[in-house]
Amino acid sequence: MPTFRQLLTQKLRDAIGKADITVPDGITIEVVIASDERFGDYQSNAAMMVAKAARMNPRQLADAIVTAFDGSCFCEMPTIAGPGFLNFRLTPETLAASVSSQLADGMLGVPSVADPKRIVIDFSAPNVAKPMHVGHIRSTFIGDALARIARYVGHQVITDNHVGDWGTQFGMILHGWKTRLDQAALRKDAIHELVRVYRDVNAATKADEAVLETCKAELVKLQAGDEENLKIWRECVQLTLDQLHGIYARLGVTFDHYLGESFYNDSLTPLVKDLLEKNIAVISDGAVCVFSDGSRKPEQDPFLINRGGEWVPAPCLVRKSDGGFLYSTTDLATIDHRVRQFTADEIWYVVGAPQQLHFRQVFEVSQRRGHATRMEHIAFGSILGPDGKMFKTRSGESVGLLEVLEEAVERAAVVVAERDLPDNDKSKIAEVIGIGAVKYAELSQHRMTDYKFSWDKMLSLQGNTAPYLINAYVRIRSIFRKLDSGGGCPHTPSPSSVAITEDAERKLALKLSQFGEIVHDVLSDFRPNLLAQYLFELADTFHGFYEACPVLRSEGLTRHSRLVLCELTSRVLQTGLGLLGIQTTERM
RNA sequence: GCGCCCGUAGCUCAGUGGAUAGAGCAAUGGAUUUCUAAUCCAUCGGUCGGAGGUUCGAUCCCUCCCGGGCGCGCCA
Repeated sequence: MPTFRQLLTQKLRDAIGKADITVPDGITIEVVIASDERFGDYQSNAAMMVAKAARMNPRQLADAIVTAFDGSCFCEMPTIAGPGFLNFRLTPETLAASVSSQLADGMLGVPSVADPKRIVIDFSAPNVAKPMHVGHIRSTFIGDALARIARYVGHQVITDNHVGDWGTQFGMILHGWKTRLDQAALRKDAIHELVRVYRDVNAATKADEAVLETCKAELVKLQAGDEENLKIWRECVQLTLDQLHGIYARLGVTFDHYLGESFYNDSLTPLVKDLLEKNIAVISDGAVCVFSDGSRKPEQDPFLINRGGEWVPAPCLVRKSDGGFLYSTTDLATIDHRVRQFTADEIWYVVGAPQQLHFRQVFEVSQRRGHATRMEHIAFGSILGPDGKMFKTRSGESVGLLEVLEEAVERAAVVVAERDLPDNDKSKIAEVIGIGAVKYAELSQHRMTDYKFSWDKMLSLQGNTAPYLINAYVRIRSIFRKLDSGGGCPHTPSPSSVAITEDAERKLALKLSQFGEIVHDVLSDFRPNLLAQYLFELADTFHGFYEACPVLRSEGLTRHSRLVLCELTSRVLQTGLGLLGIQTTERM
């Protein structure tokens, strides 16, 4: 089912062809949603664009386009405004038919992609022996939402949680495990105890150089395959994963794979060997490095940085001079696996913006190794502490993710408690509302924006929030409950013969039809906030309709049409929120 | 120093070549015999950090400046 934007764009291109207008190179003829509803439903600045390039009169050009335009009853004759805007307005019949077919369509009017891709999405990536904190919110929620949306439009998505289960921090954990672990505390809350041990040892290393040496020795033993240390390490990983699974279950986030860093341990040596053999990497100061190949301008070269006015090498290190491997090495091995074993067409990394340089380097090294896979770093800004600076996760100065969820559910429960709802449902409803509020707070924001963590903002239940959207859904379901209570089977209006007469109906029908456009816009620039904004506007438009157009008190075709609009709105809301990973509830 | 990101209403944020820059919160005033008031309507609120430039048209693109965040060889 094509969207109105697609249909109008096609009609406009046809008209331009028919009018014998040549479109200069570099200009794309497009139709977009009208910036102001007074101008129409859709608009295009094609005439002005073409006129500018061809040095013609834009209004004359617009006239010629309108003359050649064949709307065939589905929209009214385009109008010309201002310096040459083309404004399009759909007929009520078109909107009515659109509502019917959208309701009958299993995809709710969202076109499937023409060329489905196999996409690996890497997100969340918590560390073993560390609690998830607010910093993980962005990667986890954005990644999950993008995975859901990509799947919905027909891509084959593989989600992979690249857990930080291997690294230098294990030296301290191993030493701490052996010397200062509290077994009872470990059974009670494993991650909490592991963090305590880690911090304890970390402090000890600062005071005593010898402790640091011991930790390093433990790490070397682990890396060399020492049985005792491996056993402890495995237990740490398992304990952490057990707790993570609980959190993900609560969040409704799932992964197809949990291929942590350790999964690639055996691939690192051959990988570095291969890089050296192919002369992609060279040894420098004892370390194995990849340098610039000089194919780019210095400003755009990820392997160069400027120091005091001179461009000096900023190599990507893949093996330390002591033989140890690095972050980049594992990431390169991970790409190999995703390309070869998963046969990925694309790999998306939902990782914070500070790592942009790292990914530019890793992607380029992969390309030099011959991988043609499209790789995208879907960066996002930082969640800042009250001082406006990044939370220091190393020292653990952050807010725990679990704490946020619990506070959110608690606040929702306070409101739910005051309501006339079945007691059995109350905790479930508070859970849906609370978790939904946290997710929406994140997803409704542009991903690149840095923001200060604020309990009140993250947990607000009023205004542009998940509860607002869920409330619109609940109101609709309430209408159908009332309708059904008359007896008989639950009512689902048939999509047939809809009539759009009132302005509020028209606005709602138009807004509903744009669901299919927005979902694709999200993926074109990896921006779930566009969908969040759309859903907010849809709920807002619905509320206008709800105030202006009584449903159950109307009759005949009007009543039927309004029921169809309600049913479709509730489905779009439920599906749209679902694409953001947010659940709905029947009552609240 | 160089690179990346950011600066929009009192606060938090959308909008990124188009028409009179929008929303939420806060403030003020209204709306419930009526399908859930976690709602709706109205009012108040802006030199889009500053200065130049390109353009018929700039919050958006280019240059410079100011302010903030992050990154920049053996951590991840």
